[in-house]
Amino acid sequence: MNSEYTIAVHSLLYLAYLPDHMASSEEIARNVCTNPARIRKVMSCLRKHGMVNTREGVGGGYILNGLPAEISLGRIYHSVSYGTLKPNWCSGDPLETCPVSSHTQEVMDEILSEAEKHYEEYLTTISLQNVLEKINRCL
Amino acid sequence: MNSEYTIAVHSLLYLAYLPDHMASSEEIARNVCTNPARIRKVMSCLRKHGMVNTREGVGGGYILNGLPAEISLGRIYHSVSYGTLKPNWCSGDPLETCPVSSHTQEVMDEILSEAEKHYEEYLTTISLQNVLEKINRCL
DNA sequence: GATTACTGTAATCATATAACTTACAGTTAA
DNA sequence: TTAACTGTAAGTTATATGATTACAGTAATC
Repeated sequence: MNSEYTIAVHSLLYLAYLPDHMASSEEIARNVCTNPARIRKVMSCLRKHGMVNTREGVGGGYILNGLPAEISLGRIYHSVSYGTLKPNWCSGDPLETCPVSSHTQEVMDEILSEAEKHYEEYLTTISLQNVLEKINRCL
Repeated sequence: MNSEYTIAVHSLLYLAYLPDHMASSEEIARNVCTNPARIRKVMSCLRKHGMVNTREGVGGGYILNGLPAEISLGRIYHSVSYGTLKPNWCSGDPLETCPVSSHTQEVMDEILSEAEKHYEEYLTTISLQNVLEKINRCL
């Protein structure tokens, strides 16, 4: 899977953790251990899906849009990484006469999509708040 | 995800589809559209997990071990690709004082493992036989 | 209105991963 | 003894991923 999901969750957790729920891409990048451009790309996606608001210019940055208890890991997954679970290599050849060779890909695609839904559904049961609580239990 | 899973399922489907349930790595590779060495690697793994029997030497190859209705996609997944769902990139730094930076990785690992179990559980409800039936419905 | 500190986005480069190829030892049927 | 297989690993190439750099756009502040 794409690691952008990890980055998205981590960034949102960081915002949720901050008293004012606001930080710049550089500050988030330091916490996540990656570069600011990557953070901005992921946050831009999260903004489009309503999970953060952004402010450009001096004193700008990212701020959580909503309560940590109301943002689920499933929602984040769907916004950032939906469809990245399946392998991007294709087996078989659609032009072959053997039905296994020509149709396995198509059938497996459907099955793996359904499996991904179950994956996502589980993540929907966990909120950012829940994750913060788990983190606190580590201390 | 690792595409070896696709290859494993496809290969087993092919064996299940054949009247005598037996084929060489070269024959399977042609059907899957990859090279024989790769097939042998995956099949070797499936043998260790009891889903195929192999015969070396002249006239050898791979033969399905068990009925198509009794081999589930979940079992194949667990044998070949368990743990490959999560990203192999790590966010944060365990040595940081900020709990979000130092513990997100650990907490997310646990959550994603659980999510993977749900993914696998769904696949357990589908047998090779079921997949062959779906393929037939494509025709 | 100029400056500074931000985001948004894309292009390029480096590196890690995945897949292919080749090779060869071991095995077994004929 | 030979031919047709598997088992496995090493070397090579292709692709995907992540880092870096760059720069235009925006807004607060002086």
